[in-house]
Amino acid sequence: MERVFTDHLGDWKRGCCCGEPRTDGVGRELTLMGWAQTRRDHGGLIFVDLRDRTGIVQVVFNPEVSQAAHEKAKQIRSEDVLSVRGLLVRRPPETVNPGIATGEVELVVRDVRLLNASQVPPFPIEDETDANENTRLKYRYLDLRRPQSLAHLLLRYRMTKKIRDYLDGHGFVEVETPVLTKSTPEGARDYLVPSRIYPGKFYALPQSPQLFKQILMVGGLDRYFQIVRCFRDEDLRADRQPEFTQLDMEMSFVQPEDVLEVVEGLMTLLFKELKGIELRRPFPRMSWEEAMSRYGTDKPDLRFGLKLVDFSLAFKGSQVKVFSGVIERGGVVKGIRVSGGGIFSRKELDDLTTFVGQYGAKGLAWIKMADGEWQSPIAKFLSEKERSEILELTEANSGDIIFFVADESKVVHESLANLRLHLGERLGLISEKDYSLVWVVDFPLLEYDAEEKRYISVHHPFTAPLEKDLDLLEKEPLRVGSKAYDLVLNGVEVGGGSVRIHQPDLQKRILGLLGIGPEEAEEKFGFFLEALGFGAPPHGGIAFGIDRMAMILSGARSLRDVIAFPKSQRAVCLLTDAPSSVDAKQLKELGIKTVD
RNA sequence: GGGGUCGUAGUUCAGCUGGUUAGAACGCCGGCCUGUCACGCCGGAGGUCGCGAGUUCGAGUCUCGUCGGCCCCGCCA
Repeated sequence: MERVFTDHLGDWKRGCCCGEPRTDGVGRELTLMGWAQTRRDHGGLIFVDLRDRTGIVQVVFNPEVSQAAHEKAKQIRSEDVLSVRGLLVRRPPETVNPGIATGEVELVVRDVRLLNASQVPPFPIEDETDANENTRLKYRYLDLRRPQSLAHLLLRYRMTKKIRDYLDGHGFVEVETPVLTKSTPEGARDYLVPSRIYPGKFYALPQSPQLFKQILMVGGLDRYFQIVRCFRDEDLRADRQPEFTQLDMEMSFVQPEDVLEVVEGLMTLLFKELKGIELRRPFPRMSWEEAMSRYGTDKPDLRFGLKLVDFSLAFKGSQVKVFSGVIERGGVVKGIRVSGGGIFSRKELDDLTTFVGQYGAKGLAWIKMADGEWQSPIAKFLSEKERSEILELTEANSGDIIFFVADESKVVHESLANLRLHLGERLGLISEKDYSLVWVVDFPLLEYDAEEKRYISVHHPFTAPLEKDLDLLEKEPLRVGSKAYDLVLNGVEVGGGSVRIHQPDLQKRILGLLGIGPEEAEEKFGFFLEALGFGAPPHGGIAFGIDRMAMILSGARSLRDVIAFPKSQRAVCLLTDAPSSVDAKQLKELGIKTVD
């Protein structure tokens, strides 16, 4: 049976929000509007919890007060929209509800307008929902009514508001850059937009406004920022959406330290205002080299220990052939000591082996340190010297376990970095209330891509090399340092940036090293190189993942929780069902034919 | 592109080694109820077991395929 409500607001105006009434308003006539959370019908009295984003207030329908309103209230169901008018009264003392902010008062309804009926909601609108995510995303508007969803969006809004205020106070100007722009090589796959006016040609949606913000510096803007949507057509993860929001910043006449200083001020403010946490400045700095060697990653989570230990020297020429063999081939042997890890069962060790296998490790060796005895498949191959070196390097005690991975360094680092996180989480070493911010600095400029057989940028092609390394560029490119920096929060790269190349000759040299010759450079970046040639000032900046920041600061598990209308893992909007087919006529106009 | 996991009533789940009519809770519908706030009490409805093949006398259960959600690898300068 379809329920239809036909009342309109008419001349009623909302007096206050549902979460606001207090005892000081008792005796006043009030008009409230909102959604019916629940109805409790006692036959005589009917109670309705009226909800809006500010909270919940109880409204009472008493037939002795208004027969007509009471009669209408019988129709009310969950999530119906209504407006009520009546007298705010103090509740009888024994009926006060200390569980809600408005619990000392209630509205005695004299008149009600039923504004819109709701279908039966597929899941209850409660803070703790156990509804599946696909149901929640399909009915996102219902999910957003949950206080927790709202809290995520509010925190996000407060964050971007503080950012704008702070940067405004520091001389930054927010400038919008194009969404329809030019596809450039390097980086992620582009989202393309066909041009109707130029059939066969395409705009690309920006992966970031990188070149535009640099050109704004050439334009003399001096200090720019933008809170801007970016697009990357790659597969999704819990912390990756195809469209996401960056805080993009750029400053003129700066060295890395100047950028770091502005950012630290901003972060300190955000943590203080949003979380009540006083961060100590300056933030710790860690070289890329140290991050890789001690944590196996360029985004170390410093909230717990379990640092990597290098055994490569200790196992050179070892009887443990899987170790010595790897070392002979130029690989490394590294490991992690876990205090009290001796309790891991065989099954757990097998699971951990499978776990590191995801990252390419061919095995996970281990030694359990028991009193006077080393339990391990490799124990009998260990020499006395190796044993003492292991002890010295790990400072292991009885009851501990040491894990080893031997392979090429990339595999060892990725395996152990992820094993470290996995163990840290599983052993409860990570406090939810801790926040660790660290700058990772001194990145190399280039790395070698074995698959493409060429150098690629560690950061991006516009990052400036260290001046002292300029001579090495053509001779030993891999030893050239860069002016890049990342800000890492709890093991998540929340921001990354660099001081840029501002001279066209140097920019061309770097592009050349990346295998982009003068012709291609001219075609893809000609406009940019030309701009650099008209007096580009030294400049640098940084970009932050707003979604990731919001996720961490609100304690959400997924980026989807802090985005109003996120995409599913298959990049589908479950609410609108995008992407979808289009009319043949639209395709024809664009000069596009699809292949099946 | 690959690996894992899940898919049963509106929702969250149970359903054993394949075996009569697929269950529970919440929600929903009807009735009663003037101090509830997860109201209570009585009664009731509600299922293409994601979809399609296969094995079998017999499939929610086993096999294969397929679609979808989530997690991960690859990918993400």
